[in-house]
Amino acid sequence: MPAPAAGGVRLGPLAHHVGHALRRAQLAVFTSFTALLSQFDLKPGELGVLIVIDQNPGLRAIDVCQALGFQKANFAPLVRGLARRGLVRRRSSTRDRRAQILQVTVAGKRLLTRALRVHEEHERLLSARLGAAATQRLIAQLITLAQPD
Amino acid sequence: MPAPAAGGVRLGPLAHHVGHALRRAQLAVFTSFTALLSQFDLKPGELGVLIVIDQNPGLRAIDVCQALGFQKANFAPLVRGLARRGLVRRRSSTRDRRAQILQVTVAGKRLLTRALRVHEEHERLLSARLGAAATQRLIAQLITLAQPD
DNA sequence: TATTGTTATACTCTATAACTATA
DNA sequence: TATAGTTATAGAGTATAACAATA
Repeated sequence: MPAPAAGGVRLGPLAHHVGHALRRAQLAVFTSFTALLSQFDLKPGELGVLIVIDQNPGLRAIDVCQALGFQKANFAPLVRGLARRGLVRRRSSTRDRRAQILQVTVAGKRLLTRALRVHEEHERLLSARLGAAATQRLIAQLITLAQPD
Repeated sequence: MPAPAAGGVRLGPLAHHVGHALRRAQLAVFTSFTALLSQFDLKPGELGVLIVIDQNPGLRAIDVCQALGFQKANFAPLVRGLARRGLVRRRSSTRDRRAQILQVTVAGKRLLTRALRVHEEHERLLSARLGAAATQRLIAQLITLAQPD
């Protein structure tokens, strides 16, 4: 069986490999999603952080990092930006004064509501291309691959 | 139905979204693959370029870019590095002296053979976690998502 | 005028290490 | 000693614009 071609170019073993397909899909999906989110001056990572804090009010910064797979070093400037824009509030925990307790502000919730509408619509478009059931299977498979080893 | 939790943290809508799952899977797969490839002093993108040139001897640089989704500006330093290491040969096309004809050298083929063995083994491990048939379906879905709009 | 390849440059995402203040 | 958060920094990956040589 000859290797499938892309625009006349043979990809050889690359054509059957998960890693390559993942890269191409991730780039395409994030490019369109980032463009959509730019109307709110939000990046995908920032929206993710807003969602998780909103779903878990009073969560510590390090827990948000762990849930989203962020390094804490990269989380600090991100959440500082959100705080500066008045979208999240940070305060020290009274029980452990090292920890930062995070909350989405009223303004943050307002922006989040609007951004989530766009997010959902984007996901609907993706899902429509694969079918609802296949999309759910895809997500489950991706989560499996995301597990360490 | 409550939103699924990850380590006690509710991800809310993120849990059902393709974009987030793609990001997590891509990061995990590329991290382990990059580590494996480092024994050959190759990055995933460099291996991809070697594979495509090997599969299509005499291809022009711009065709490799298009096949792999590279910007030509980013391709230039990558292929220059491969040429400097004696893994690929570049020569001007006699028909169109603007174009660069690319070929994998003997040393390049030798390295490619070794790297492909590791590549295949990595893919086998991924595939084993999902099952062969499911993996093929996954790749097909990812290619669908990678299409523009 | 358009195309191939190069250079310069910038932005995002991710990573490590060293620091602080607490515990 | 260990942990939560910060800062500084570096490395990939990707993007645009301007340019030279050629078509």
